[in-house]
Amino acid sequence: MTVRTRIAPAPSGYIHVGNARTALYSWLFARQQGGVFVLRVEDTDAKRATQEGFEGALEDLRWLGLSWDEGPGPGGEFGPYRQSERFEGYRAATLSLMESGHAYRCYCTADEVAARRARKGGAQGYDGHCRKLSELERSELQRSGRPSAVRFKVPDGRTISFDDVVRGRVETGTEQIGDFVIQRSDGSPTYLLAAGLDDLLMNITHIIRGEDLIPATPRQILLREAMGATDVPVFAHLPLLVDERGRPLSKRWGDVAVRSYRERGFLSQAMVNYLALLGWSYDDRTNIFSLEELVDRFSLERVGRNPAAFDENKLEWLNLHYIKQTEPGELARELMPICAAAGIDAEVTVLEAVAPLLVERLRRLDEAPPMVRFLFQEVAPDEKALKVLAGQGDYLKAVLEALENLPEWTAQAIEDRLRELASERALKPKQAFQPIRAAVTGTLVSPPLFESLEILGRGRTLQRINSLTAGQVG
RNA sequence: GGCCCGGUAGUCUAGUCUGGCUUAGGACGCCGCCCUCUCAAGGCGGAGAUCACGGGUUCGAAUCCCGUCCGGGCUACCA
Repeated sequence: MTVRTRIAPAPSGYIHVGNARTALYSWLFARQQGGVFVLRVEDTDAKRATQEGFEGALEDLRWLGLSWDEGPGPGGEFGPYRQSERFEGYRAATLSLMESGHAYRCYCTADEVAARRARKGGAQGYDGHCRKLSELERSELQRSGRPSAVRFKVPDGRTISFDDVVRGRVETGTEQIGDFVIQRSDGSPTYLLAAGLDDLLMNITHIIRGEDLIPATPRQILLREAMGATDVPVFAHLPLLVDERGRPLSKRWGDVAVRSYRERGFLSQAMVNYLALLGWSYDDRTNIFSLEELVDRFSLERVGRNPAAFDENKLEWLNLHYIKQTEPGELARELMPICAAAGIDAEVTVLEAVAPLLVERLRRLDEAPPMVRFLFQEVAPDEKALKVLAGQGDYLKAVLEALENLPEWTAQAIEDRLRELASERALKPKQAFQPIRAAVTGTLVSPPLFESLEILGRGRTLQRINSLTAGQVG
């Protein structure tokens, strides 16, 4: 039987890193097993689902490189893949569940159930009120036009167990599960029904999801049984992701969205590599994995059981690694929108020229704008630069002269000439070059000086130095 | 409260099933030195873990058993 896994995001916003990791593991497993990866959108909660959320989620998945074989876009024989388009099926399933005696209408309102729970001293679950209704009471309530939800009839005295690939055997007694709602009084299906039915109908063989869904698993198994399934899928519950303070990441949103990392200049390879390592390891030393290597080496058995804290430091380190491997042309293209966001109207060819200088000093792409700004805009020396420039008028004039007559404008020629000048004046390299850097880039931190000057061009370099010797620095 | 899951350095983890190979290994971060036109990168070195705690089993336990504590999840007509 071919392996089929799925990722089932709720489109209430961009994908956050927890979902991204679940998606990655599901994708890796499917690819490795030569299986099928399904994307299903769980938008049964109309209040939370939005079209932007839907499109944003797909875009984030694509960016990560997690292509789906079935789902919105490619389609597939088990569609539609948006739960909002499958309501008829859920309704029919609910109906047949009622006919077979596995479910019943419940006329209690949420408030009534809560009130009865409170009266019983904070009891949980459903007390079975409507399960015990007589035929007469039932038809009267039905005739009264009172809205009704549908609850699943949880059998008594059974133990539901399953073997979780990452956690081992998990058992739950049915006395701990109250009759749960499968269809809301407005006719929409709940997660339990929708996800359970879809997993069944879409032949999902391996359900990989967060450990917050462990308690939902016995209910899903019961539901499958009632719907006539004879097999149980393999379950793998991933440990939760927490932030640096140990708080669950799922409680936070925007700032932990994949999209926001992307906007801050993280490469998708770094994100994928990092996510893979968050909760899984190959051995005791390997850190760098391409997607292909992950497909080859990933295994659910080696997923850890303890919650993992998202550490941006390590993500940045991986990012640096992948930035170093990025071709100049590609890096330049990646940098264009980031420069634009920083108010720099950059030229891609110029960025391509500086890319080799940038590549070893960027942990995030958004660190680039301050380093390249001087190439595209006139710059006024910042406070620290002014300090270095103080009293350098005479020296800068000498620099100007030296550079004016250079036969060729290359980094090598510039360096040779400036070093010559420095030794003539008995200046240490740092003393000699920092003022020039300050004059040309307006700052004390920039890409390597000589290469930077070459890219800036002779005209602009001389003009910037000249404008400073003209007065301000004395 | 009940049920469930987890607990190796600041962080991710290896080792736990099949006790000795571990003076607990690697990586990020941190500190120092080297390199150096700045910032990085790179090289070398270092600090950092009573393996949550307490008992027990054993010649020997991070690894097996029991108890405790701490953290988290679920307990919805959210997913």
